[in-house]
Amino acid sequence: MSERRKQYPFAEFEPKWQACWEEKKTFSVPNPGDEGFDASKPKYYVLDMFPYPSGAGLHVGHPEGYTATDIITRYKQMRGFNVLHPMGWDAFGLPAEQHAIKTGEHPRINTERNTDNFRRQLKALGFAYDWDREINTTSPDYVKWTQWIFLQLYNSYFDEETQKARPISELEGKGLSREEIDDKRLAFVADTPVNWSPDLGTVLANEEVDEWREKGHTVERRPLRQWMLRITDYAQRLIDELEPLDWPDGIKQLQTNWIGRSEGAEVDFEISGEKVTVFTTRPDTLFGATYMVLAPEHPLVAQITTTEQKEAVEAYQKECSMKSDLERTELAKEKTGVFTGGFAINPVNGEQIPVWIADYVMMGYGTGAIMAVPAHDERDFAFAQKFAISVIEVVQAPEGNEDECFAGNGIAINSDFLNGLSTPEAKAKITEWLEEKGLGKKTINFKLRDWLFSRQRYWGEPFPIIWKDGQHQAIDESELPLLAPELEDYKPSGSPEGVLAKAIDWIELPDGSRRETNTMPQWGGSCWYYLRYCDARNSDAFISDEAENYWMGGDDQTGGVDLYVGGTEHAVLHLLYARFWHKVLFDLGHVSTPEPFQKLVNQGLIMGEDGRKMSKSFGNVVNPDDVVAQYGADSLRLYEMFMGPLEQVKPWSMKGVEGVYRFLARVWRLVLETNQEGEWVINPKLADIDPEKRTNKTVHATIKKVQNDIDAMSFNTAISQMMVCTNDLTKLDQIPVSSVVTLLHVLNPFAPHITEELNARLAVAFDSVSADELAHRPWPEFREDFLIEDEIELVVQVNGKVRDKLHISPDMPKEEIEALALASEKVKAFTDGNTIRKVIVVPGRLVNIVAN
RNA sequence: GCCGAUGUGGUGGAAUUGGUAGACACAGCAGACUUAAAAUCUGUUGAUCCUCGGAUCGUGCGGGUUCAAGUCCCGCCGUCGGUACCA
Repeated sequence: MSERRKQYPFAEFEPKWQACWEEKKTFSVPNPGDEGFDASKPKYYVLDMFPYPSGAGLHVGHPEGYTATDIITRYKQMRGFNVLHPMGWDAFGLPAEQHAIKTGEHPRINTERNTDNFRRQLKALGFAYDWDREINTTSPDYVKWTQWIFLQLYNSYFDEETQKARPISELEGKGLSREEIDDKRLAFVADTPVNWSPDLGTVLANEEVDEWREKGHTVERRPLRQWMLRITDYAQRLIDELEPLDWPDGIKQLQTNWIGRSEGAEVDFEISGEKVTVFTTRPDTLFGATYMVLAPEHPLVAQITTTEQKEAVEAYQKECSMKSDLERTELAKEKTGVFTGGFAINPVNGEQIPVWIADYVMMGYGTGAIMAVPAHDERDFAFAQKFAISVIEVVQAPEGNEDECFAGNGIAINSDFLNGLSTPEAKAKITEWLEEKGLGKKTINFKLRDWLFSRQRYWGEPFPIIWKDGQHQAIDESELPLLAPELEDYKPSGSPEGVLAKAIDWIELPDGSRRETNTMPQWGGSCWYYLRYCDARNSDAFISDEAENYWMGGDDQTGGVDLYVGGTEHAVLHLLYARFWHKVLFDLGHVSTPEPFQKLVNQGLIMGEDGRKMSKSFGNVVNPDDVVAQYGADSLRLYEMFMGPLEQVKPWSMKGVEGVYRFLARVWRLVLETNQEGEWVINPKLADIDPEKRTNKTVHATIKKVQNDIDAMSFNTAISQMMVCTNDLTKLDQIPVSSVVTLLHVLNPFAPHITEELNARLAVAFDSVSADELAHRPWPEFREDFLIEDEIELVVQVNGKVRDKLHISPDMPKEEIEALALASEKVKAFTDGNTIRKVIVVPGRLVNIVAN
C-alpha cells in the first residue's frame, strides 16, 4: 500500500467516533415499555438481509446495501423517528460444517471466529446498528424459538375453507384418526424422491442442487423419508398478498412465476377399465387429442402396458429413473418415449388414442398424465413429428399465421359442439360439459412444490421430535432448545439418517423412543430473524406482543419491515419462505400483519475493476479493510453510494474512491488548514457572518435536494449536489460558519465520522456552533424563499433549435416574453424571410418559435 | 425459447419525467505554486467544420407521434441477469 500522506487524519478520528457511538449507545433504540422509550415518535424499521458470516470476510459488495440503509437510518432519526436498524448472523450452514469435517474443530468455534471478524469489519465502517439487538441463529436462545416455530407448524393444519392455518387440536376434536391428522399437518413426513448427495451426505432442496453440483458434488435421486412443509397450501395467498407490497415489479413477477399458477381442467380418460386423469390448460382442444402421455413413474403404467411392449417400457422407465429432474430437462433436447400398447378413450368422442410414456411429462406436476394435442402444443407437436402420430387441427389460427403448430387463441373447429367458439368460450363450455357428465372439473395447478425441510447435517437446528412405535411426536416446549450433542468427528455417517445418527446416547431415550436425527436447513433461522430483532433478548416468547405491534404493526399497506434491502439472489427462496412462515404465524395470531416486508429494494452487484464478477479466481476482489486503511471509512461509504444508482450493476474503481476521498478532503479544508507547525487550525476564511443570498441559495437547494434524494434512495445525485455546494463555499473569501455547519449536517448520514469531527472542532472555535453531535440534532429545514431566483435564463428556440438566451425576471408575463424573443437579433436571423406560424412559451423554461 | 433489466462522451454516471443532452466525478490536456516531484489550485475537455462570431451532427439501429423526443409509440439489434419440456 502506498505511503502517500493522508489528506486528513481519518485514521485518528474514525475509530474515536466509532468508540464514542458504541460507548454512548448512540444508535440503540428502546422498546415500548423500556426506559427512555418515546411513544410519541413514529417507528421506522430498516433491515439489511441477514449475512452469512463466511470465512472470507466482508467484500465491498456487502457495504453497498448496508451504507444505503445506514444513511436512511441516520436520516430518519434526524427526522424524529424511532429507528430500528439491527444486525446479526445467519450462522448455521454447510461451509462451517465442511470446515469441521476437515479439521475436527467444532463448527461453533469457526463460526465464532467468522462472526467476530464480520462484526469488526462492520464496526470499522461506522454503521449505526443497534448492537444490543445482535442475534445469531446458532445461539441456544435463538434455536429455541426456531424450534418453537417449527412446532407451531407441526401443530397446525391449513383450513381450506377459511384459507388459514388452524391449530391441529381442532381436528382431534372432530374424531379424525392419527394418520388423517398427520396427513394434514403443515410440517409432515413424506417418502419422496429427493436429491441425495452421497459425498455431502445430505439431501438438498431442488433449488440447491445446481449450486452444489457446480462445486463438484454429486447429486442423485432417491426416495427417502423426509420432513416437508406444506407451503403449497399457501400458494394462492402468496400470490394475492404480494400485490399491494412496494416491491420491484420484476421480483414480484419472479415470485409469481415461481409459484406458477395455471388454470385448467382435469379430464378423465378410460384405459381398459381404469380411470386416468389428465390435467390440461386447454380443455378446448380435447377434440384434437391424438395420443396420451403418462410420466414414466405413473402408477398405472405397469397395468396398462401390453405384454409385447413390456420389455421396452421397463427399459425406458429404468433409463429415466437414473436421471435427475435436471438431466431429464437439460439433456433432453430430443423427445424420447415408448408406446405402452394401451389405448385411452377420449371422453368427448369415444375415440381410441394410443398411450405413451415419455419423460417430458413429469410425475410431480398436475396428475402426471397429459392428453397430447400436437396441433396446438409445441412439445406435443415435436413428439408427434418424431413418432409419426397424427395431428388434428381444432383451433383456427388467425389470418396470416402459417405455423404448423399454433398455441394461441383462435376459433374452435373440428370440435363438434365447440365449433365457432373463441378459445375462452370453448374452455368454459367444455369444462361445464365435463362437469355435467362427471368426466372432469375445473382445476388450478401450481408449480410450487412443498418445501423439503430436513437435512442430514450436524450444524443446524435439530428437530424437536421423537419417534415412538414408528410414530413421530413433538417434545415438550419446556425441553427447548434441543441442542445437538458434541461429536468426536463431523464426517457424514453415509447413511441417510444423517450425522446425528452417530450420537447413540443422544438419540436413544430411556423409554425406548428415539430422537429425530435430521436437522433443519439454513432457511429456518433466516425465516423469522426480522421478528427476533424486535425483541432480541426475550426469554419468554419469540417476540412480545408490544414489541411486535410497535415495530411490525400497521395495515397491509404499511405493516412489517418498512425497508428491506438486499440482493436479488434471495428474490424467490428466502423471501418466499419467510412470507410463508409469517403467514402461518399471522393465522395463529402471533404476529399482526400478513406480510413481513413492506418495501423491498435490491442493490445491484458490484463488479471487479475488470468488469467481471468479483471472485477469488479472477483476483479482483476488493477487501473493505484495505480501502478503509488507505482512504478511510467515510470515503468507502461515500464511494459505494456515488458509484451510481443503488439497484444497478456497476464496476468498482479505485480512482473513483480517490475522487470522493478528494471531495472529503476539500470539506475538511473548508474548515481547517495547516499552520507552520503542521497542525490543523481553523480556516481563517471562516466567519460568523450572515450568508449572502447566493450562498443561502446553494445551501438550501442542497438541503432540499439531499432530503428528496434520500427519500428516493438516489444517493449518487445527493452526493453530487453536496460536491457542488462544497465547491461554491470554497470559492468564497469569507465563508459563513452557519452554511458550513448545514453542509456538514446533510453530509453526516453519508460520512458520519468526518462531519462529527469537523462539527466538534467548529464548536470549540465558534460559540454559535452547537457541540451536540449532529446525529442528535433535527434535520435542517430548507427555506423555499431562499430558492427563488431574481433572474432566470430562458432559452429561445427557432424550430426546436436553441438560438438565443434571455435573462428575465421569473414572473414576466407570457406576452412580454414572446415579444422579447421575437425582437432578438439572433432569432431574426433565422426567421427572416419566413412566416411565423406559432410561438410556444413554456414558463420558466423556453420559447419556441415555429417559422417556415 | 420465455421473463426481467439495460444501451447516453475515453470512463462511472446526470437530465425537474416531453422542454437548453452530458450535472457531478474519473481519466486526459494546458497553466499556477515548487529547485523538483507529489498534493493543491485555475482553465479546458462529445464529434466535425470554422473567418473564433458561430455552424452542422450527436443519447444502440430503423421508422412514427409532437412546436419540441434520451424520455412516448411501432419494429429490430447488442449486453447482463433469471428461468426452462409445468401440459
